[in-house]
Amino acid sequence: MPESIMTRSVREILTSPSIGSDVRVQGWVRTKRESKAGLTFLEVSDGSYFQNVQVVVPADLPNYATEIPKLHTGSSVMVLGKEVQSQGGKQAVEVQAREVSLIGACDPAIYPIGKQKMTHEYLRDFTHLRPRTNTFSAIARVRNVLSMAIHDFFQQRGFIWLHTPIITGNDAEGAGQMFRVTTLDLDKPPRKEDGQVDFTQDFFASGVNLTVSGQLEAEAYACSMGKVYTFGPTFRAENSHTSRHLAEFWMVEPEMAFADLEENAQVAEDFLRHLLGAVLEKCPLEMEFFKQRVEPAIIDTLRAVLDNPFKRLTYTEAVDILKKSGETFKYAVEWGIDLQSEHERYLTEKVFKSPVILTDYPKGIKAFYMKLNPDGKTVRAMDVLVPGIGEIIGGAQREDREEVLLARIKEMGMHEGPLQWYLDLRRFGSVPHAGFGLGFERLVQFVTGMGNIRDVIPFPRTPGHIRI
RNA sequence: UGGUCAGUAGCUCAGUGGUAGAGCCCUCGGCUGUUAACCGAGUUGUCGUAGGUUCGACCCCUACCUGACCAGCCA
Repeated sequence: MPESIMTRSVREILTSPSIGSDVRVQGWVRTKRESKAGLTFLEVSDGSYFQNVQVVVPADLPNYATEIPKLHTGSSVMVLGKEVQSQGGKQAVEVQAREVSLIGACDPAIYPIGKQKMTHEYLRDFTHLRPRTNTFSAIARVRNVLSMAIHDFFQQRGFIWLHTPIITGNDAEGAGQMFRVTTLDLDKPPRKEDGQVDFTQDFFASGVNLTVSGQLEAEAYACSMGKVYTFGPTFRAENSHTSRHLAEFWMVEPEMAFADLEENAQVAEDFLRHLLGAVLEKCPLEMEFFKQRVEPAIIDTLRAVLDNPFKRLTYTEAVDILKKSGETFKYAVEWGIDLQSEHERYLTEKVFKSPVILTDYPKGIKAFYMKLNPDGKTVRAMDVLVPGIGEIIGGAQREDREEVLLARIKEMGMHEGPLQWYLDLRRFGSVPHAGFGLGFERLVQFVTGMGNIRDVIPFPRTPGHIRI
């Protein structure tokens, strides 16, 4: 008989109730409120929804005196019962239990995740248990919605999802230190005559690393399939101790053939709007929670990005505005410097009060692959800056002229040898193309208002820390 | 890698050169269709580590460890 009862998720029960129907609920107890006089209330979560379902346990159940006292926060349970209209004021639907089984006990004396308030920092020590809290389960659902919105956006526009390699032979493209991948015996690696480690004897017969970006590989496919995007993990071995850096993070990198910088900027703007709209539509309870418990202005901030067109101006114009602002910055503004976060925030939060897309940066502060402007001083780069967080997207039209690209490689002191394949893309049927990169965890930070990037990825990796 | 701040009960935090504190959690009792439940009682400590100053150090000094934040690097 019980086998025929349908298991429904908490989300299903609360969002499309079927009053009077038998139902099975499986999940974890969040809180228990007891009445010795005759009732126990369980709040059960199964992770499917921000809210929990209230299970009403009557005292006449056969195991009420033996099993119910063993239920504590964190215990897993299976409940058979009926969906009914709640007599309490805080929820429309609840489950009237007919049978409650303790599946896995949880000793409250030693369980690290209690009902009391816990700091994000404390919960970082319990990476495996923190998804049992409101905050971290909400973040996981927001990550999921954002991930699918990313695919929706590009799939609707005919982009191909390209799986670029994790292990790469590319050298760092100015994107920071890389993690070496090797199977050599580190206690006694083979050495060449000059004493250097001989990587020709390594697994791939050469030195390889974990990727810092899929962009260059994405260009290869854009230059044959038109529009592609990557969405996967990337790695940086930088010794960065900040609330905005991870050693392993996810990046989204669209790349479009026959596209210039203006089209690139438009796609980036439409993309961000699509993502924010998806979260506001599909995660209203989560967003309300972040507003109440994390960042009071978060929903207003996202709406402002949705409702205001992004302001576009060149780096040179931005420098003029900053120099004439009369504002005293910690770092003085001068044409040619890389803008500091204080400058970026001044532009988005004080001058324009909207997202800003800066274009045409000095070539000296940007990567070798960005297309050189006719002025010979600037490149077709763009940064999308948003209020509260600064740069969230960086992109560029790529240099599509072989001789100019080669000159830039040499100018920056890089070796052209390993980049012959990349030069081939310009040698054989070159086309104008452009793309950008979005740090996924930075996006999640922006959307949720969470202050520390370690709290918006399930299992964070930072220098000195890899708990699981 | 530099700068700043912090480390006291399971958690969040007060605290004073002179006997270690609160709230929460937890346990027990009471009460109640409860819902951040409520009321009462109770348990809980190498005050980060090692030196030093002092009659006496959780407090002052030094070093170290750990963490957070800011900056740089970047996404």
